[in-house]
Amino acid sequence: MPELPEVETVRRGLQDRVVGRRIETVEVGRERTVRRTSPRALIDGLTGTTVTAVDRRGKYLVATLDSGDAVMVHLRMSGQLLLADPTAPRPPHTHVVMHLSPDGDGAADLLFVDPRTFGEVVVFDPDHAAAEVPELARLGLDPLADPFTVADLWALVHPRRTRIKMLLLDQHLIAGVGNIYSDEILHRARIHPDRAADTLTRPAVRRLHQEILDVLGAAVRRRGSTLGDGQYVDLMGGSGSYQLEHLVYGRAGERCGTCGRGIIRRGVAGGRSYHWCPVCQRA
DNA sequence: AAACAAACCTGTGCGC
DNA sequence: TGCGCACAGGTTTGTT
Repeated sequence: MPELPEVETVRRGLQDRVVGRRIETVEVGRERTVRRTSPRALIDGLTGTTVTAVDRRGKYLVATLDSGDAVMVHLRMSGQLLLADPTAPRPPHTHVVMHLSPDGDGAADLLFVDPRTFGEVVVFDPDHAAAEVPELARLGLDPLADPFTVADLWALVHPRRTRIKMLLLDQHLIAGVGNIYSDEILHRARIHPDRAADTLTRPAVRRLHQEILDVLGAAVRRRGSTLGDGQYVDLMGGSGSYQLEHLVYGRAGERCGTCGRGIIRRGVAGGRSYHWCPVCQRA
């Protein structure tokens, strides 16, 4: 579900509403959510600590605690972090509850909700990050959080024969782009998703670079994309609106709004569906 | 190196 | 109404 813009929106919510607050009590309702360690490890690692910072790398959230530990949260397909009234009924599939110290608006619970249970929450020691959360070290460049130049993109694209759609989804190369945004980026850059990466011209890579930054930037300003199922919401339960800007994702069979002539097509690669306009995006 | 399938789960929407 | 199937924003692992 959530890609870079959605995770960044959640991060900003945590920065505004959770940094500086103490985690007073912790409940774990589903062991699978803390499968890397254990319910005990999460409870002991969080209880009594104060969140001092929240960072994002690709689709990973990493919060720093005043204990010296850190917390990694990955929402995967269906995870949500929600700030909730402690007296309100908890949503179905609430797997972790962190009761926070009061701020100006009183006490609150930070909930980790995740129907499909692919998501994960883990406390780790930053000094042993390479051993405890090795995937963080394997992430590629984050287009918004890191310097990310056309030369950087060229260096990733030029030596690879894989289809450009698959390259954009590879978190070891570029961190944060997922299925929705890769479709939108390629459409706006006028590049066919099946195009072999090493056949892209320098002007095409320049357009691709520009659209990676523009699409992700615009989507962050729109607070992400909330699709029809309403699964993605921000910390306060609010929807994003970038879905209103989608030009191809989820629009198979519709006339292309960019050229007014093509009919959006749908393909499957690596088990994921992708969408493009055969007129705007030539093979 | 690249492509694919399967695995991890639950929910929803669709055709019949 | 109910059943069965396809499909969903992610990532890892193992096989061709």
